[in-house]
Amino acid sequence: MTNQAFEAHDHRSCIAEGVASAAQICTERNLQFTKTRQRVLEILLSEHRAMGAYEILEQLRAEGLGSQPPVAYRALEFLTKNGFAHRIERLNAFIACSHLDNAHAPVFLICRSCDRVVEAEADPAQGEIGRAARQAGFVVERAVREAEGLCPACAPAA
Amino acid sequence: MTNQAFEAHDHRSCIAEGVASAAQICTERNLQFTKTRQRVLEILLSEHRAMGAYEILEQLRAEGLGSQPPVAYRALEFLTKNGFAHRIERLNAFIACSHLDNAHAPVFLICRSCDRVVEAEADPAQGEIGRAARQAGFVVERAVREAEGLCPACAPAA
DNA sequence: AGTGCGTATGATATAACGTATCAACCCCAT
DNA sequence: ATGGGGTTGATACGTTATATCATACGCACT
Repeated sequence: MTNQAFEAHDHRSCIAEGVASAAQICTERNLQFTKTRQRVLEILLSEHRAMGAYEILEQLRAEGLGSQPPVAYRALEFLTKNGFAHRIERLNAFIACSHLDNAHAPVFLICRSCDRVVEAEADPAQGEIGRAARQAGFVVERAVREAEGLCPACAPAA
Repeated sequence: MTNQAFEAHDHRSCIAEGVASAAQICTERNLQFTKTRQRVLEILLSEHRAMGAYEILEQLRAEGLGSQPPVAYRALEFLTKNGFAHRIERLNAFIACSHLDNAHAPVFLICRSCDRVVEAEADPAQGEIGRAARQAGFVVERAVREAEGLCPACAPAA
């Protein structure tokens, strides 16, 4: 990751590429990339930020794709389970994966000022969680690593 | 931390020591360790597990210490802000701090089978979050590091 | 074609978590 | 004594998440 990660960019290609990659992976793994699931991923990709489930649901509702909470939560469960999106625990919100290509061990940097979230990848076995787990004889299935603070753009102002 | 961390133990002393330490720290820092705050800490210490705010509230209510959500949330805010308790983001729950003595950079190991939570301490600047943040020019104010998986007691059964 | 199975959807209800707001109170320092 | 900061009481509301039951659809097997 570079400083660019927090900077504005044209991400029309993010959406197209993200959906295409996801579609391909679903084909390879025999997963059903249904309309609602695809649309939720598109929404996450196009907003390019962490979104609450109900915020996503509003868009689905406006498009006639379902209006009840389980609709959004089911799609999000599918997307997160398969690595197409991630849940940000700190925000109770979701964001499209920005590293669809690699293995998944995301670290999130959450700016409390502009609300942007950047995803980095880092092997959890190498870090403090891995060390603590080994010492305790604990088997890690999922590692949550989220930092809250100020991004390069917002830090100077503060 | 050792393997003992996940094992049963008599923790009557945890409660007494925890409350005493907290009381002393409050005195030193001119913080008001009010009845409700102390009681919430005691509840967390005696249950020795992650508890939801409403679960704590039930106990307070039973004891006539307040019955509305803000009562619990205010006490929990005080306790977490001052390091006497921690919020487990993954669980939307709270747990008493088990390292009142040291500086605070907790890592939590959450067993999905028995629901026990163990707190370890590790400098965040050294790990993956620190590295990712430095690369991105991000200023970390709070780091969430939580691992979900199986504790030594539950792993063999699975 | 008919049956059974797994997966996905639709729909309703409710649980669980969290906060805004305003008034009252209390201590204590000026 | 009084004014201000912190604490409490109380009401209401907003947000996030899941349980449950019913229905539909694709697909494999006979």
